[in-house]
Amino acid sequence: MPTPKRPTEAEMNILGVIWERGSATVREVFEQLQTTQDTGHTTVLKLMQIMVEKGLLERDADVRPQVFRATQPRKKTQSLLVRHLLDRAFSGSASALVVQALSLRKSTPEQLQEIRELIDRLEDES
Amino acid sequence: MPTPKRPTEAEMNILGVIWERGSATVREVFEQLQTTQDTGHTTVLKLMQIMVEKGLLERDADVRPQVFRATQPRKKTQSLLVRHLLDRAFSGSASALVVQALSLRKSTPEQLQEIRELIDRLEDES
DNA sequence: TCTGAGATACGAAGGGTTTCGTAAAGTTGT
DNA sequence: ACAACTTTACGAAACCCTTCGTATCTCAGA
Repeated sequence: MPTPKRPTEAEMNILGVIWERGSATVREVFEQLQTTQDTGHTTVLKLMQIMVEKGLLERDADVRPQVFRATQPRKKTQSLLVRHLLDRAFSGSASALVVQALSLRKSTPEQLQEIRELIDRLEDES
Repeated sequence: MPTPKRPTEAEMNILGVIWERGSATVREVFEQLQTTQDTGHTTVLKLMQIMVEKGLLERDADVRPQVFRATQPRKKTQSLLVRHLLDRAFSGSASALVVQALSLRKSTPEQLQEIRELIDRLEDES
């Protein structure tokens, strides 16, 4: 089975919960989402069923309620989305995106340090 | 008129051309897009008309052919999209996005230097 | 002024996402 | 075994995006 396409918006919300917990039932996802948005229980279920068909989730149907897990690691999906945004809005310039992101949200000194080290490593490579 | 919502995918393609040129007619946009994708002339026109309704573009209807301009600067739209991606896929963590972006695409030494300086400035602020 | 080419408007179809009502299936406690 | 409750399946509606056919409008050149 090939790598699935980019998840949609509603799908990302669900994946967010599942990645955070490792795995989850429909009810667990539903209740967590409830705190932020306002979607019905069957809506969440239907979405998750579709996501299984698309290959974004897999489920253990032996247990009841069924337990869902993500087929793709979070990082892989993130990189899919970043690449897409890069092409769509930044003409492929990673540094332009980085500048935007850093200016937008404050990062902790530890995070800034981590980025600095990454840059060091990247410079060493070339 | 409030700030327009996030542009869609096809809309971003059009905006890309317009931002690059400053302004453009439908034909100009159409011909430029033609080099990458394969959309009809009326399709581009319709999209651009919708974008005017949405407040993404404005047009000079006195001239013929009409000339379109973006109402929003490129950076503003970029930051809209970055913020959205941040919330949707990175739980708001800008540094996680930055790490992804930098690992994904090679940047020139100059760009890396620019980022380094930005980090310096951010650290001074806190 | 007439005509042909290009420009613009409009409506509707096609496809995908998101929503939910309703019904069927499964589970638990009595 | 039954009733009450939870979980799952399914279909269809509503919505948005994208596409394009067709009709109308505009304008420059003959």
